[in-house]
Amino acid sequence: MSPSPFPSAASGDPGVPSRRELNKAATRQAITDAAMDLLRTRGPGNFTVEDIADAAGISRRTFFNYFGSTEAALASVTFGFLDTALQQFRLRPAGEPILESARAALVELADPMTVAPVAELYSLGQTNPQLSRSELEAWDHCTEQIIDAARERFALTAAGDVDELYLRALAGSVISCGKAAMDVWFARCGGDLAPESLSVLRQLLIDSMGLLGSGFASHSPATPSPDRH
Amino acid sequence: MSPSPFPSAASGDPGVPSRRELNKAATRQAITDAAMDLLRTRGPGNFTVEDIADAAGISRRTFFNYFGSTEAALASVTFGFLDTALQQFRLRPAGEPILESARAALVELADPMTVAPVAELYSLGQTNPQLSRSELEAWDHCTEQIIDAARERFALTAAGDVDELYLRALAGSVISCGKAAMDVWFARCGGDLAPESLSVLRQLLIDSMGLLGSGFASHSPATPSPDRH
DNA sequence: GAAAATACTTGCCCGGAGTGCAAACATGCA
DNA sequence: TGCATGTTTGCACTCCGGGCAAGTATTTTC
Repeated sequence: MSPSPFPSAASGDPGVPSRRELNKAATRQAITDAAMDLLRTRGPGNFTVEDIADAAGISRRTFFNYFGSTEAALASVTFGFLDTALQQFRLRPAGEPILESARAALVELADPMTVAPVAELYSLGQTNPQLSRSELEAWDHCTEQIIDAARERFALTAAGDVDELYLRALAGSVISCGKAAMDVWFARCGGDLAPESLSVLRQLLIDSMGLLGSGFASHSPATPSPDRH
Repeated sequence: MSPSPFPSAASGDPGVPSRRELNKAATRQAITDAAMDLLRTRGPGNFTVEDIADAAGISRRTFFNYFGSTEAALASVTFGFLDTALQQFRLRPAGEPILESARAALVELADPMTVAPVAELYSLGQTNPQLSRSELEAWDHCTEQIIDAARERFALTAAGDVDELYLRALAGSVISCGKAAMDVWFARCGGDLAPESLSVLRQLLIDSMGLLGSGFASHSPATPSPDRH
């Protein structure tokens, strides 16, 4: 493992990242890196937890101290991705229309650094049931968090109780539309990370929010969104 | 197992349900029944595949000929439920606004016979990660099928290519709203199957479709839908 | 700075999941 | 009746996931 031999507390991090915390973070990262690497080289389903542990330089048992399964290790990538979106959402002003906040948060995702690992996972997961199952879980988890975030926001501006149906239906729909946009993007661009491809993704995300905001008004959906490139 | 000793081809079924087919269907049913029963009596996670096999009167190995896991066996219940909705959707006239079709299909679900097994699963699944994960899969599978159904429908009325983003975003949102309605219903009524409770569910489903159709227009969601009962 | 308290890693071991295989058994068809 | 085809079952094997206790690293206390 060889954790970096710095004396602790170098950068301007608040909260004193102790040696233990640094080690844990490093191990965690080593695991997901090893897992992603094996995924790339051997393909989904063709390696075991022991393989990951060996590649990460830890024991099989230790792997399970960090993640409950191979999929969980890989899903942490998607989790990070969706948490990014969530943070963006929380940063939006409370007065803003909520769909506009969602649109802004989603568009932030169409960034090379952010989307790259997920694009990889996504394309590999397309062919693999085990994998896509845990992807689903990550999206669902994100939905729950959006519900919480939206509930908090509304609690600020509204007096009485918040309508749970509104919250849950809205959050679920936003996530579904985000997912739809990514699905179409993959079908169209195959996870390509070139600028033109990312701009397609961005536009798809915007379009999907537009559809949602208009109540899917267009009854003749035979007009594909213009592929600018 | 003791399959029923009828000579085959009794009822007015088309397609000649052979003895083999009948046996398989019976075994399948016996498995899900046994699984649901164990779920009720022992709670989620407190029984093994072997337990189910014993209760169903088959070998452990045979269980795996039918389902890949305990969760898959239980999920087949949810699958049946969602397939009902899908059939309803396919029966709607092609000219009808698609959200109206979705609304009609979902409302059909608020029927005691249909919703009972799912209500049970749902409430048990609330506390169980393993279970809710496979529920997610079932909903997702249904989304895919709605996409197909909607694509077919649009292919009839529209000339050119169908907008995949529209399809996927719409189908995903409809399912999300249906899920949201069920979540709220469970939170409110705890899966109660009494007529008043079901009418609440029906209204929630209608309301959620209304929200979707209006683009979640109301920016002050502090107005809970009226609980008529 | 040494010793005690605490956190993390590891090996050992166990029960359960899931699957390939081949023998036994049931059903369908001629 | 007898052969072809499909289904069930036991067996053996790998992998998962986690409890436990001994060993190692880090932090705290004096």
